[in-house]
Amino acid sequence: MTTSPAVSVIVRPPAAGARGRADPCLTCEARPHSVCHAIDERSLERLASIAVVTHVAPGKTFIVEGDPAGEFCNITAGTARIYKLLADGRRQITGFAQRGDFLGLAVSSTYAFSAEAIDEVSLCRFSRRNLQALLADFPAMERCLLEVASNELVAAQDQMLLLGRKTARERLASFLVAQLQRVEAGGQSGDRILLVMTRTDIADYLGVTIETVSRTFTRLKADRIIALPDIRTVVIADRARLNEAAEAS
Amino acid sequence: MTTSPAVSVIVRPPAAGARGRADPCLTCEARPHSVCHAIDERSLERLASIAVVTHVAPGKTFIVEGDPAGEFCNITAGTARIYKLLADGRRQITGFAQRGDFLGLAVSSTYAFSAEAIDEVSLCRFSRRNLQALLADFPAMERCLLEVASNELVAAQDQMLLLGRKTARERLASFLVAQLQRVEAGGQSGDRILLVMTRTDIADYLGVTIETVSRTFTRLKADRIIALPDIRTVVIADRARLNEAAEAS
DNA sequence: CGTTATCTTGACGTACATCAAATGTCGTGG
DNA sequence: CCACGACATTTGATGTACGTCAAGATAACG
Repeated sequence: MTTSPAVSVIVRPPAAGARGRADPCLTCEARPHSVCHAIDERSLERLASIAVVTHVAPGKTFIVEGDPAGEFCNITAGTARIYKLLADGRRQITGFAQRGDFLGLAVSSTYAFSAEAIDEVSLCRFSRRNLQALLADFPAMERCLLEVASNELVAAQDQMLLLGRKTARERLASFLVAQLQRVEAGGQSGDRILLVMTRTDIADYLGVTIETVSRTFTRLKADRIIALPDIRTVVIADRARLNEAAEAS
Repeated sequence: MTTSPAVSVIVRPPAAGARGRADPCLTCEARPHSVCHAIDERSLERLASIAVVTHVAPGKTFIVEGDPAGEFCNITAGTARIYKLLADGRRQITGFAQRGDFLGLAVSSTYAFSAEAIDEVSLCRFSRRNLQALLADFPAMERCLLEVASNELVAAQDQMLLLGRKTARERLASFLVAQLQRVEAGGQSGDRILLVMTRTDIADYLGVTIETVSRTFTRLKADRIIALPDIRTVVIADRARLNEAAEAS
């Protein structure tokens, strides 16, 4: 339950950055993974002109729930925890945002969640006004956003099933399966996961306590389903039984 | 955990229905509440030509998780439970769809959830092909769908917080507050809620058992926060304390 | 290498689940 | 109108998975 002090970001001025050298959007590594790929290469300059590149240090909060939602942002590197808090400090992490993920879609005038950098995070900010103008000119991007939102909705329903009905063991197994799929979707297959988030993050994502996460890890290890060479890496020793344990429906 | 036998719907042929009398979309009571309002009145005929009006009897399942997702649908009357099942029958209701709600947005080729009529449900079906063509011609409708999806995403995050971190009492109070807001959004204010869903539905929506729902209702009643004149109506006796109990963050 | 944060493990408590039975509700037909 | 059955809901007794509290073990870091 880390309470970050204040937002503290390093902003590279967009105009100066975009004008001086080759279009930054053209060479952006995150573009193929994000909604920006909906814009053709010739129009990328326009995209670059409204994007503000920002870097956030680990542990820093860059979106605060309840603040006026003036900007959207697109993660280009690193991982952020997306979460909501109750008045007494209970925290629910609703997702981990990574390269290509788009934050702040909500129509409401205030953010419905907070976002905090786990490791070093890079992102592009777009003001609501600018983005809306852009969307009007590029319907393909709007369609792409709709697809992204739809997929997130499906993921959210999966997570509701997990939080409402699965046991601690099923929750952790489901989490590991999902992490593994994310690795595989990124090209490199393999049987290992590198966890950027802490046990506390995993606990707050799965709706259990840190002790339960730890004990469940230990039990999966005892059952030879996983191995934990070090704290941050999980080796999947028996994928079939992991899927079983996840109640993959 | 009602397992409905099979889909059984009454379909009114669209062409015949649409041609014979005034454009059904023009007089549709659900239009102002749904994405259909994004289409101007002169173009409604086109909308009507691709919509298939369907009626579903109480208890009948009209969308089955895992089935090929050939159609979208728009609820025009009644209430449906949207849910996911685990292999052993555990159920999580992810939402209650009502007039104006749009189902089946997901990009995937199969439905990610099941939908079952609670009371008599009326809906419009659109084939994926037809709707995509329509969206291409009416970007306003696409924008509207994006807004709807964004709002649902916010609601989903709220529900994750509820399922992951709230106590049974907080869950039920939150549910009642949300139901009350839905009534108020529909124009008529008031201090009473008419529940179309059963206690089992509420339990599966809140991630607890039916016994816990019942006991929690009894306790809220004992605390003079609500009254239950009959099983399906909840009278809010003390709104302030209900909000408190919901941990409205 | 101390210092501090993170993680694991153990002992114990509790909110909610499970099992079981009583009570209430509603439709149906005599 | 009332009796009956089927089902939904409430209530009670008891069990348990997970939470809480507390102490070590490990890893991270200046």
